[in-house]
Amino acid sequence: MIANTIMNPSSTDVQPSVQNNTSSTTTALGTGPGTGATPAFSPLYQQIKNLILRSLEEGEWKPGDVIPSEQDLAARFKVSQGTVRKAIDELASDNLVVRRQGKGTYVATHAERHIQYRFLRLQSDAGEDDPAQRAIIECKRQRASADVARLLALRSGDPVIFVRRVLSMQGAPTILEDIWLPGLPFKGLSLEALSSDRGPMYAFFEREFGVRMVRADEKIKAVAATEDLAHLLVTPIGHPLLSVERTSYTYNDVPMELRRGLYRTDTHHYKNELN
Amino acid sequence: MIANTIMNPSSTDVQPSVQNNTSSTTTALGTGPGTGATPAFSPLYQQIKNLILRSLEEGEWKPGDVIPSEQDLAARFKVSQGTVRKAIDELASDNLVVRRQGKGTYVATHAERHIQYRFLRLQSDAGEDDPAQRAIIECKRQRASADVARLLALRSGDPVIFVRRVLSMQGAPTILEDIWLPGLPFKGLSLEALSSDRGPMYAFFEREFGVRMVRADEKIKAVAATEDLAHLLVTPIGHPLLSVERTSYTYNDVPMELRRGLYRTDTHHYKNELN
DNA sequence: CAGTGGTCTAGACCACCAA
DNA sequence: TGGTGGTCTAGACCACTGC
Repeated sequence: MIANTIMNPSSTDVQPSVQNNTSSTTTALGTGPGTGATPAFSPLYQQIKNLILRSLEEGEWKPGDVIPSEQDLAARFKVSQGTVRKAIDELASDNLVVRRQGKGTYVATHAERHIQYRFLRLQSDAGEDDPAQRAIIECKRQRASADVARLLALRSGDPVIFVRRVLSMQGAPTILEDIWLPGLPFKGLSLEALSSDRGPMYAFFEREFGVRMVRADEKIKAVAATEDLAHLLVTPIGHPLLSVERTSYTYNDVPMELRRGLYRTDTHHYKNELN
Repeated sequence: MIANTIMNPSSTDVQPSVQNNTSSTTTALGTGPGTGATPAFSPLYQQIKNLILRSLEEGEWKPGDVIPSEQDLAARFKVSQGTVRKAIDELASDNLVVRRQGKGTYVATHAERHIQYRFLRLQSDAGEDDPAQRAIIECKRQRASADVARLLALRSGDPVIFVRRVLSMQGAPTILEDIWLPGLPFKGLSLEALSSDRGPMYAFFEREFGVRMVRADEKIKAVAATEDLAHLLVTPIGHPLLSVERTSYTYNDVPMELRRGLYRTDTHHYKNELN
């Protein structure tokens, strides 16, 4: 072991760019006083993780891109490769990046086969499904109601875009989805663009609006089909349906979508794995 | 397991106890030809993980126990501490063990506050719940139907134990659960024992039968209340209910419980987080 | 205080991939 | 062949816990 830069350099070596949690002065980059980002101080690899996260947010690397190698990042942040590795490990376990041996580390995207439909948990009782057919019913500008505004972190009356679509599985209408999107980041979204797109809607959002959904919360209930719903899903009035209210978030827990799904569950089920 | 059956005690100590993936002869333990366990060869830390897993299965350390320190395990398996650490890291992320700085690594248990009710996703729409009140309705021996047998990896007609209980939240009956358990491991389970127990049922199973549930799959549907259900849950006939079919597994993906829950979701919802 | 897990480093070798 | 991530080791120091 030679010339250990960080800990005790031979003499008064310069301060490393990223600060450790020890008794030295509090002058880490990116988390210094004023930014109010991370609370107090965190391990080096956490700081590195946050720095990489910021680059992802700011679009320095876009979905599908390779990010710099561990060696490069280590040089850039002046830490060891092992520390960068641990930071990237956490990003990978958060599904924000994907590692590929021999090739590099890639920014995760909903356009990937493996990640595609990551958020759609409805499965056929039988076995595998063909991809669903989609029909956009409606796409229009609205003013946010109090509920929608609260969940999207907007103010009541702020512009939102409303989308209604029906997904059919094995030819039968199975899912009705009402979607609310904040007007600003999705400015220009049209029924035509939505309809003509193939592939997952979230991949479309990445490509066209630079909005990447990172995680989501769902609240699930059983409800009875109203007359409208029964008509759209070709089911008797009063038929039990699964109601799935989803809030989707980009980086930094910023809500970017509100979605209410109504699922027919006579031939399908919502699959969940508990760990 | 006595006296570390693991590898060579200390006589012909040349070979490391666990084999690496390199050009040496292929004589790793636990993955040798014939066991058919892990396919071909895996990294050292995976082998260590499997060895620790086996000790957990065999009850060398019981839920709530401390397992040996990383240093001790490293010595026992004749690998570096870093390799043991990586093995334990994976076990911790699988929720099989819990690390506590300064104290040690503990076998996870459903009796822990933090892990308690890990599998119960039903929440009040308002906010936090008081713990549910429980009433065991029924507990009897049965013969497994074809369906139950298949899901529990038994044969039709094998003995199973059937339990029915109702959970009330804020005083209102909210959950009806039918539970099927394999007869052999749960031999002697009685309504009295179940009723007199406080605390999570899964903690009771650990303590009384040495059966630890490690993960579970759920299939969720919306159904209409039948007359029986309506009576038990004090709800109109035909009222939509959430049906949650759960299969719970111990170590090694062995199914150990089948549970069908029916949830009232007028005041509560099933919460799920998508990553 | 001693012992535990947590962080950080440095360097070696491997498996995989693309050119 | 060179570059990437994957594994493994060894050693240092830290923060936390309990005696």
